[in-house]
Amino acid sequence: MLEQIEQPLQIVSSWNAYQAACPTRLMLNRIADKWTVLVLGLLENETKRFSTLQREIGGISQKMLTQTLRGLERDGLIARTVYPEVPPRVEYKITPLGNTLVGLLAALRDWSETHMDEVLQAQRDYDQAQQAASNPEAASGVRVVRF
Amino acid sequence: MLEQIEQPLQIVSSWNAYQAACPTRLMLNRIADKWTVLVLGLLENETKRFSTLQREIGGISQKMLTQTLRGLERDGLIARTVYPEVPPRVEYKITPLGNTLVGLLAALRDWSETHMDEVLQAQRDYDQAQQAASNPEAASGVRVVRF
DNA sequence: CCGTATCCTTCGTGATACTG
DNA sequence: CAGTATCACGAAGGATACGG
Repeated sequence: MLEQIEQPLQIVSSWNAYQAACPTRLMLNRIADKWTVLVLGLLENETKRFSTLQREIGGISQKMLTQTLRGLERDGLIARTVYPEVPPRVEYKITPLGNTLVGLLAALRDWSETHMDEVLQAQRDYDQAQQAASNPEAASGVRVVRF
Repeated sequence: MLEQIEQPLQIVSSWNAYQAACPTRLMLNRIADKWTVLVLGLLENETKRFSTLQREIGGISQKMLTQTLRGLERDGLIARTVYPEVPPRVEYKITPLGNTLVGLLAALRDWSETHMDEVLQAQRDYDQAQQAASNPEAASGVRVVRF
């Protein structure tokens, strides 16, 4: 049952994303893609159709959705099934490999949504500090005291 | 001690990354940036200098490192300290907010490094299937049987 | 040493139109 | 319905040179 497939003399390589040429860099690129995060999130629990995905992801173009789905399929993270009907129906579902990743991406999405306020505040502070630095007392005669 | 700072009548907004205009989209963009993942990873445990970061991240240009660091600083994820010495010394360290994120990013890096082999294999399979589909029996007289 | 400024090339992205 | 093809544009990214 679990008979091992003969391995073609594999070099046991330990990947390292800090190496410029490491393929994990490409992987990070895909994982880190905003559309990837959103698409995999929707497929986490259920199989979905192309049009459904496009409807549920605000602002994604047909081209980018196709491109993202193709990439994910190629990487083995999702599976694409075509039903030979008229009109055609195509369904996408997550693979076991994809399932090992989807939790991490959900965590990223959650982090973004949870900490968005803090980040927005930090941005305001930063921009204000920049403004003050380049324009010491321009805005008004009021001295801004930070503490 | 834990006296609350007066909140400016904040609307309790629940962010949703599936909305096109949601700021969390921007957050995902930054988080999901390959350089962000690598930079924050290096700053997880220790304060580092600009030149050290550049040396440790293979293939990053000065421009992109600067850009990434600025963005992270603006988002409140890292802090930048300039020591008024000659020659100048600048150190970057992670903030408490950044600390809440760095674990997730480490998990992403780990996932990439752990599952790289499976992904590469999936890519080979996909490419081969594509090749076979577009070129049914061209490569040789041998019929390829998949199962 | 730590940047900023500039140029230049490449890539991603959206809009549009067309096909099985 | 679910794509593919093409074009056109701006942003991303690298290389180089210069500045505090």
